[in-house]
Amino acid sequence: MKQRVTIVDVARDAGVSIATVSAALNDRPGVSEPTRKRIVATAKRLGWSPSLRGRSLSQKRAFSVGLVIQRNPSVIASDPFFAGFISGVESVLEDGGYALVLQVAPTRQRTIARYRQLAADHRVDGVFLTDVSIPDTRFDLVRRLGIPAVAINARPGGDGISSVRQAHEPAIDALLHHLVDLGHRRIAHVSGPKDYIHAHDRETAWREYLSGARIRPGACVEGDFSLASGSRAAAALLRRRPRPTAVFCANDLMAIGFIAKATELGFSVPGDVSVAGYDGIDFGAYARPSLTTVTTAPHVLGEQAARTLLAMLDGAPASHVDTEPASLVVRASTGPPT
Amino acid sequence: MKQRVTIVDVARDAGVSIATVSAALNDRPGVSEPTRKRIVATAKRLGWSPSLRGRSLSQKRAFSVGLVIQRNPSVIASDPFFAGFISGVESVLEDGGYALVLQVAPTRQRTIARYRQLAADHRVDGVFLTDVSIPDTRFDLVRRLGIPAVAINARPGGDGISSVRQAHEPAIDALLHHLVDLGHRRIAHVSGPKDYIHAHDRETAWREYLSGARIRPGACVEGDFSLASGSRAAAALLRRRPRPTAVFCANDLMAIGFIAKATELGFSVPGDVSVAGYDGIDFGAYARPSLTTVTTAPHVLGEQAARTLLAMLDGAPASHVDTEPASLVVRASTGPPT
DNA sequence: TTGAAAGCGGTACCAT
DNA sequence: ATGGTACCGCTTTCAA
Repeated sequence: MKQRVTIVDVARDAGVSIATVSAALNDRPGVSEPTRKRIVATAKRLGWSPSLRGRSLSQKRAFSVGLVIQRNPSVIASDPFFAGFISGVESVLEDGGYALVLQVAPTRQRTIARYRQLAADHRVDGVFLTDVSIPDTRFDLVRRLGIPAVAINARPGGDGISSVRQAHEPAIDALLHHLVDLGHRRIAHVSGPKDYIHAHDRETAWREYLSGARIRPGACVEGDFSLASGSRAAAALLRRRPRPTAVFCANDLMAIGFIAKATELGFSVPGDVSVAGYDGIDFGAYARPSLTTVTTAPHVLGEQAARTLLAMLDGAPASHVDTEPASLVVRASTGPPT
Repeated sequence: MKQRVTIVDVARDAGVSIATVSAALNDRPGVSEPTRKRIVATAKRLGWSPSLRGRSLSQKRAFSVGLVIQRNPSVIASDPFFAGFISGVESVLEDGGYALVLQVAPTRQRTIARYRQLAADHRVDGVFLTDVSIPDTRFDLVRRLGIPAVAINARPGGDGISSVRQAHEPAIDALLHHLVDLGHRRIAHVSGPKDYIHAHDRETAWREYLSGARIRPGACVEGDFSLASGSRAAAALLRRRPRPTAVFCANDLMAIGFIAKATELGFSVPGDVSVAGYDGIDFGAYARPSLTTVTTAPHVLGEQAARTLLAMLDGAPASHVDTEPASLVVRASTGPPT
């Protein structure tokens, strides 16, 4: 880790001042073409690349953005959202010369603390806010700290905070329509933690679609997005009388956990109970029965979020962008009630 | 993002020089207790926290470490290793005041390029090397660049490069012993890409155990660690004559893909063919049949890797640490041959 | 068009 | 025990 060649070396070698070198290599006007060429050549010959540190200090920019994942360690391992989201973010950051600082926090409180620290250190120029809750204190926090932020799958409207969202309603409507079409009338829901905005949104979509179709929403039990909580939900729901004939789970993990438990209890899926998930994770296609679900595109969401954030760092005002809505994928875990 | 209070403000307010403030707040000797207390108090009152940027420049340290994940975007989403590994890394870095810079690259070439850029920018003080291949040019690269590095699940021995490893042999031996014990004699293997060291290691462990047990190793087909490649392997292996009665897959994803395809082709698992995986991902417990596998501990590996790297940054020489070996978990996907 | 010099916010050496 | 000051590597006025 030995930094040798600096702007001073280049300047000396090219016989100009460091100011000229700086201007030349940042394509700023005021440098004659011959001089610029000469400088670029020597810089290249000397193998010089500008020090991010020096630049950071003088420009008061970190050239990186932050993401704090708030997730229980036991859930995070199987949650495929972040891998896709991050690779999307990364693909855009790379081209912009920015880097992603990733942190993991187990609780909401610790999450806040990490954002606060990121800000205090000036380690990042902007942040992503995922797993938005209601209310979410991070909004006020970043606003107060004056840090550009992009919220994912949150409602637009926070002033100064951008958002990127993939609509869930059309696909959830299509899913419920599919179930009703098959003849289901007792359709239960396994929700995520209710203070998460996306959990809340999915539940609301479920409830409203059914109300609109003049069907009384079935039971709703709260899970935590984990496989295990899906299993617990199955145990709870399948002992109810009358038993639901179909269940919409707020994510695929819970749906798979649900199916595993249902099968274990002697119920057949979809014979005795149809099960659908949300997310469209790869495993869904390999589960038995394969999972009817709603496919989402975390990678695209990540790309858009990164683009939006970089734009804000360049001075663009907060904005809201909608990506292509999620869509229904019908597989083998849903069928007519018997 | 307005940085206001600097060390100068604190110095002025406390009526001392900035040198004294710096010394006081870094617990360096040469500051009288009363002065130190006064300084700490004013710093706190003014809400001062040292600028990472200023410190970075003068200390020539980035206070962050890097990890470039090299993975095909389609595989990364379902691969649970990194989530666990990263959360382990992060938990240690947090306490050390370090941050993790995470990058994602689709190919080996791009991976190298990203490491090179991280070094050129001096964006990180050290790096993790995962998914080590044979040969792996990154070893020479980081050595040449003089960047402290920790390789994960690689063989010890690279001078100047530490390694952290969770032994696979005992568990793979136990797994094969389990299969042989059940009566299996035709035991096939679905490997990962053979140029990956861990893929190679697992295959070797399989081959050597069987040789040692005087059993001829069965067929070995190469996969890419994805669900889909597990399915392809099933199609290929199950049409062989004589058919293998058991299959050891180099990771759980392929094992699950294998089972899905086998079932689809009309084979029963473990009736017609026993299937075992490697990794111990959560899904294994929820698959039908539940998956016999080898559990690993990515989180622990991450913690150890981070500790080792931080130690190197503090001047410790390269070292090698072994974590608790992986261990066998017998579930329902393996049984006696029929 | 080019250069000198003042920051940016710290650390650390050397006097005092 | 303190303070003065020269860096660290770059950007950015302002003069020449």
